[in-house]
Amino acid sequence: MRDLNLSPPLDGHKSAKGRSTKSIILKAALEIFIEHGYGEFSIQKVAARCSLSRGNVSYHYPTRDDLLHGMVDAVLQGYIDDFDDIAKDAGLSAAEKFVSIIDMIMSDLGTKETSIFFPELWALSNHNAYALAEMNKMYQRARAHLIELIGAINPALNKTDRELVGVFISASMEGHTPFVGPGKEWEKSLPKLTNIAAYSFLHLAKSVTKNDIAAMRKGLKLAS
Amino acid sequence: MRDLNLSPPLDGHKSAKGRSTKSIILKAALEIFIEHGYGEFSIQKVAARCSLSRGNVSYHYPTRDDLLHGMVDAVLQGYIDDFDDIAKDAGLSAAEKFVSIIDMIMSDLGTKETSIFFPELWALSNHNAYALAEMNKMYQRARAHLIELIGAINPALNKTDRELVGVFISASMEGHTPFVGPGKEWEKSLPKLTNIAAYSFLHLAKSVTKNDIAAMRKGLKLAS
Amino acid sequence: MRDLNLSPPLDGHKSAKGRSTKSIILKAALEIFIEHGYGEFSIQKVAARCSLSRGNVSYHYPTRDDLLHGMVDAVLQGYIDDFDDIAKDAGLSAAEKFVSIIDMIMSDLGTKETSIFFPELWALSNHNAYALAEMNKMYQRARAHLIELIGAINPALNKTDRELVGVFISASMEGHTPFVGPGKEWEKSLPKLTNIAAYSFLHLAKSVTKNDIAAMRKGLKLAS
Amino acid sequence: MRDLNLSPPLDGHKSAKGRSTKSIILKAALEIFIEHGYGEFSIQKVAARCSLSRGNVSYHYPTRDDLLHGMVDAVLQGYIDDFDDIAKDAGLSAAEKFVSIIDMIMSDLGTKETSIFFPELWALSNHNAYALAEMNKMYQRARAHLIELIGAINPALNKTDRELVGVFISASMEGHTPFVGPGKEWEKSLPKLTNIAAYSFLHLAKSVTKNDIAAMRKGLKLAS
DNA sequence: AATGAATGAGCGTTCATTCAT
DNA sequence: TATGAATGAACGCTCATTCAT
Repeated sequence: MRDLNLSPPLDGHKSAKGRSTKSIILKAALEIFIEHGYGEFSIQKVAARCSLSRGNVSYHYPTRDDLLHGMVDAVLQGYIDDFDDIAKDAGLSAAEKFVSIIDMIMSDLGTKETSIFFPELWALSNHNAYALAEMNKMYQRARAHLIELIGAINPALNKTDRELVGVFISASMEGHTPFVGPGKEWEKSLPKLTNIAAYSFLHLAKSVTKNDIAAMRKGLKLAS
Repeated sequence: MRDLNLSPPLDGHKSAKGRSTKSIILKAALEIFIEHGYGEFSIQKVAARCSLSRGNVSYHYPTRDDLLHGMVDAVLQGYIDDFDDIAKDAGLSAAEKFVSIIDMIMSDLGTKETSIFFPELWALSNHNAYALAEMNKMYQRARAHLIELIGAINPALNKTDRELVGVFISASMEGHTPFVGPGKEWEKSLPKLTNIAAYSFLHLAKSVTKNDIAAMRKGLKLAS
Repeated sequence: MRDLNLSPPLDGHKSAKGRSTKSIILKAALEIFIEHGYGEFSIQKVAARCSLSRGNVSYHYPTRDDLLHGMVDAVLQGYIDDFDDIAKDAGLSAAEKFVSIIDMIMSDLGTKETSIFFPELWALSNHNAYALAEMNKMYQRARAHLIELIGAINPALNKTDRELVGVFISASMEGHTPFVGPGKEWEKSLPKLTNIAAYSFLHLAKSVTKNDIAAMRKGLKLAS
Repeated sequence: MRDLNLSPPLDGHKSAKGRSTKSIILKAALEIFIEHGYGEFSIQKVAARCSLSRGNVSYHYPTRDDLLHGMVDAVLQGYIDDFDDIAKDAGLSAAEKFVSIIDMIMSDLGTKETSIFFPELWALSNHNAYALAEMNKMYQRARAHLIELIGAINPALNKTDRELVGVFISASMEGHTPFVGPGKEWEKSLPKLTNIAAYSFLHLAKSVTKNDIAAMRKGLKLAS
């Protein structure tokens, strides 16, 4: 998992002491969220984890949702920062950058934090509008770079098709999360799955032009 | 989402009355799980939903986990039943069956129940060993048919590689869940994403043989 | 203060055990309300007072308001019962019954419970619609008998004027509450104030006809 | 409701800034007290209402009771000031002044602030010695003028009887508070109730002499 | 098989108060 | 004079669980 980006909670807050307390709370909040899941995510557990009083945690994050949102923001902002860094890598071809993003994302899925955090986030997004909005924002940023590179790899694709292919590739990678994390059934196979992903997605990005996506199935050779 | 298979809870119970009460409870439990998520899944809400007393729900499912497990079992067993039905479709080529499974799974992702249930299940599986085991069992069954068909489509693949490709395809489809459910950002694009999936996964199944997966990256043409 | 009428909470509830627990809770609730006032009226204090668990009190009265309303109902219903009893006293003239109600109400003001309960109720009624409605209902019943007797004493009064005189007399008596309770400044003067009330209100009931209330001030002799 | 008299909190404080801050706080405190009642009267709500920090409010009024008492003082002192003004009205007969006080008090009962503040004060006085003392002080001043005028209207009354009649009249008027405020059941009837009060209380003041209060009931004509 | 009663724990939240700055 | 930080207590409420009937 990426490092937390704690700059948002720093903004708009007064003393250095308050800022440092807030970042301590957010780190503890993430730990509790990872360890216990959203269902048992509580202000009390977070306070105990960072040895602060419940009152103080409530002072900085008045409601449970405030705390949850602050933590989710910090995590997702960390990812957004990383995506932007990748785009800056110079001297690489579009296909190389494309594969490099795939490597980065797939390898991240193998970390404990990521393999727990994101399924919780997806579940949360079904019942929490704020989490949904932040999740969408992050994935849009994550796809933006993929989509740009797909355009470079396959200039014939129009914008809509580039987007669709980007969504397909991004979602497909995310789908591995519940299966390749530490202790999961396919943990050991993550490198090979990453190879398959690189191969399959690169082929898709290069070849998809030849077929109009809407009519794609007609071109499939299904003969037995 | 598939229909619940309520047969397991029927087993081992005496009267028809008890059996029907259990199935009423499980249906209500699924509704609450879908509506509120695991975090607010409670015996009380389930009892209220099906107009039974808390005591009675506790009588049939003594603990919260018993109820949760019963409900998860019923849902996942419903999926397993469906997978087995597909395999029976005669007169279709392997590739046609393969695409038909892809269609079935992808279209199911568009239902409200599925788009909520499975992310909750993935999150749950990180903190609940029972849910993890049941989830693995179900996905194994789901992949079994895919893997068999991959073998038929591409007989050159050894068992390990067939499995890996099957995991990749299955996981990739699951990954669309948080993005294509009702009200989600890419809800409308589900048909096109399904086309891309059919095209991409069929190509993968056919072509992956030519490359040894472990060394697959060397064959990638990454020149700019 | 009148005895509690606990029949309403008895209705609609299941076991004898539950009924007796409810009445124990209501008695304790009234004691806490009297001792601490609404501002410090809490489920916890009530539970402690009657040696029940907080959980059990919450079981019978799920919310603080439910408990408050149950207690207020029981108290006010006790008053309504008493008013109805008075009306049944046979063999008394209208004026005698009228004075007897005044005596009853004024003497009740001298009890500790009444002198605390009603000011709390008045305060409550400004912020709690339920309390307001119950209070109005009780005072309507209290006035009903007064108004009937005023009509008997002074048949020339029309309905509106009888009502107004009834409201004036009832409100005037209530106004003594904060001043004549135990420990209050005019506690010792309650008998004399009751005499004044009987004298003044009886004169009002008899004489008010002669003046149209709307034009009453013109008849006042204000010369110095 | 009368205007606040904020002079007491001005005393004993150093800078003009501190004085103005205190008066801002007291105004906000009264607003919160009126809107929410004593039960939900809190330093936090007062601070939020006047956009000051909790710390600052606590600086000026270290405890919740300090703030409450400061606010009660300011309100009651405002009433005392008004009563003294009335007494100064020259050129009026005693009976005219008497009726004018009745008018003033009764019309004040029709304001939102008064109809809420005083029931809260009465309730408070049962559990708060300071509020009781301040309330008594205010009512003594309110009655003082009434009692003086009763003596002028009816010189035959001795001091004790004048006081009793004054208490009766004052308490009777206060008793209308819960019934004639804005939104209350008899709001519209306040003018007529005021007429009845003027008529009834003036008659009482004039005629009470003829009967010894202690033996007053014997003179009542109760025949049917 | 079903229900109501009861308990005790945990949680989110509000709050009065204290303190350092 | 003013403010933010911090604490600890209390409260309303929900809940899982147990038990007697």
